[in-house]
Parts: sequence; C-alpha cells; structure tokens
Amino acid sequence: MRTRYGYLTRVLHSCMDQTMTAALTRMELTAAQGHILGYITHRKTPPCARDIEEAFQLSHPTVSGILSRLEQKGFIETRPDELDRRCKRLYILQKGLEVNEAMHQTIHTTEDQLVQGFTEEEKALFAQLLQRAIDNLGGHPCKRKHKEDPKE
Amino acid sequence: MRTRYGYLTRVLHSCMDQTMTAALTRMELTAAQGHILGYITHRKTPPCARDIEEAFQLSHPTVSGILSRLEQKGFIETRPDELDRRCKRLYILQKGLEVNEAMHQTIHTTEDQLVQGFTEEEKALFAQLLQRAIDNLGGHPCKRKHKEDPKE
DNA sequence: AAATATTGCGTAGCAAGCTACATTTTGACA
DNA sequence: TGTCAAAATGTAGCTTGCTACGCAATATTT
Repeated sequence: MRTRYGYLTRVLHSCMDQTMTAALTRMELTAAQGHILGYITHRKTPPCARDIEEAFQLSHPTVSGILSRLEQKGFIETRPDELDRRCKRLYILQKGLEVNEAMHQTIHTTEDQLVQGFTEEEKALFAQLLQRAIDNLGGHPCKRKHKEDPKE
Repeated sequence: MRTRYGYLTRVLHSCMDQTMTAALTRMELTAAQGHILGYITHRKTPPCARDIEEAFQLSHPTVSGILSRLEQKGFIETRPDELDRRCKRLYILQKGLEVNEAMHQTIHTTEDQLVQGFTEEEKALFAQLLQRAIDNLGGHPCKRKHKEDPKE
C-alpha cells in the first residue's frame, strides 16, 4: 500500500486549522488571523504587508484580505510609511493587544495537543521531517528576500 | 524557540497542493479534483457524494463543488440510484478514464518528491507521526460511519 | 536626466475549505 | 399507520488560498 502523503498532509492541515479556529472563535479570530495578529504584535517595528507575505509564505491577495478583516474588526490600523509612500505600515490597536495574550495561549495549547503523546525525540524528528518535506518541494513560490526586522 | 507546528503543517500542505496542482494543469485538473477522480475510478461500485466526504474527510459543500467541476469538464457523470432516490451515483466517463493513469503517475511522483532523501525508517515514521497528529486532533468533524465499498 | 525595471499595493476572478439552513427521501418507532 | 428522526443532497455566504492583471512609487541603468 502506498503512503498517501498528499492525503495525510491535507487532512492534518485541515484538522489543525479547524481546531485552532474553533478555539479562537470567542475572540472573533480565525487561525490565519490569529497567527498574523501575533506576528504584528511581536514585531519590533511595524511591518507592512510585504513582510507578512514573506514571513508566512503567502501571496499578496491572501494577506491583503486577512489584513482587511483584522482592520475592519478594529485589531489593527494602517498608516502610510513616511519615507516610502508605497508601503502601508501595520499598527496594533488596543483591542488587538488585549486579545493577543489569550490567543497565543490558545495557539500553543493546540500545538501541544497536536504532538500529545510524542516523545521529545519524536517531536524533534517530526518538526525536522516537516521542514525537510517543505524544502523538498522547493519551498513556496513567494520566497524573495526582503529587509529584516531588527534582530529579536 | 517553540516549534510552530501550525505554521509548518500549513506551509507543507500549501506546497504539496500547489506542486500537485501545477503538475496536473495540463490535464485540466487540480490536486483535489485529481484525488477524487482517482477515488471514483478505483472504486468497485460507483460511489455517491457521501462516500467521498467520508473517504476524504471533507464537508458536503466542498465535495459538491469539486464534483460539479469534474462533471462540467466531462470526467464524470451522475445518475440517480435506483433503490435510494436520495443518492446520486458517480460514474466515470471515457475522458476521466483516459486521464486517470497519467494523473496517478503524477501524484505518486510528487509524493515521492516530498520524502526525497528520507530513509525508509524516516518515511515510515513520518507517515506514522502524521497519522498520530491527526488522531490527536480528533480527526475531522465529518467522521460518521457509512456503508463500505466491497473490500478491494 | 530619462528610460526602464522592480517593488508594494489593489482588484478581479477562481478553487476549495467551512457552517448553517432547507428539501427530499428513507427508516424507525409509538 | 402515522409521525418523527436520520440521511443525502442542494444552496447561500463566508474565509483563505491562488493567478493574473494594473497602478503608483522607488530604484537602477544607460
């Protein structure tokens, strides 16, 4: 019997996404929105959409839509960059800060649930194999380099 | 540093899906459509939408849309079940049969690419860990049991 | 300086995932 | 038998993913 990695990876992603989204509903967030909100929050300097595209390996229209919803819900706001008028910088708002801590906790809980019953070796190997599989497929199309966030 | 399994599983799925879809474009198929067409082809008895939902752990509207597109492109057709007028059985058409072999080859090639450089032990462990992770998240919401296809 | 390329963003349009609800048919049970 | 539950499908409407455009601002090259 052939191993259906395509099937397994698809189902795993779907489960993960749904579990996280379910856990985040009471905060008016989806999994994708939560991850991106967390990124914006912990950045040293306010990122622009391009930074998020690179960090999460997502296309511009995808990020653009998620940011619109985060803004529309009052978690973030955008202000144009002074020096480069192409960029719109993303600033976290009070409501975004408030939800961030609880959200992070929820995300970590779900990620712990994923590897529940794994030994430390298995956890490490799992993460390593996931990364190698990603690299085998040549990463994402969106992989250009960009200016870095000041080292954390 | 925390292991971001949410991120890894999402990116892996995205890479897999895009690589497969890219490889299948010349056959006018997406990855999801290819997987489902393969399932319909190799079934002993013509399945109905419900069987696919269970086999692929997908919701009805998702499957419904994919089947519409497969039908609209002339790969399959639907005919009502004689005994149970609720069911619509799915029949593979000539055009579907023609594309099936090449498609399977392409899917296998991509799955091989995913685990390229893995030892046999790593491959086995990877599949096992993926399955355990899925089980840890309680599988999919859609997990009701249903009548089985005659054993293959 | 001017022409060109690159970058960041926006929008249109599609596929694929979901929930929630309605409809029809079947099945089960009082 | 009649009523009500369950099952299979359909549809509306949402989020998230994509490609392919176009536009404006910046960077580069000639």
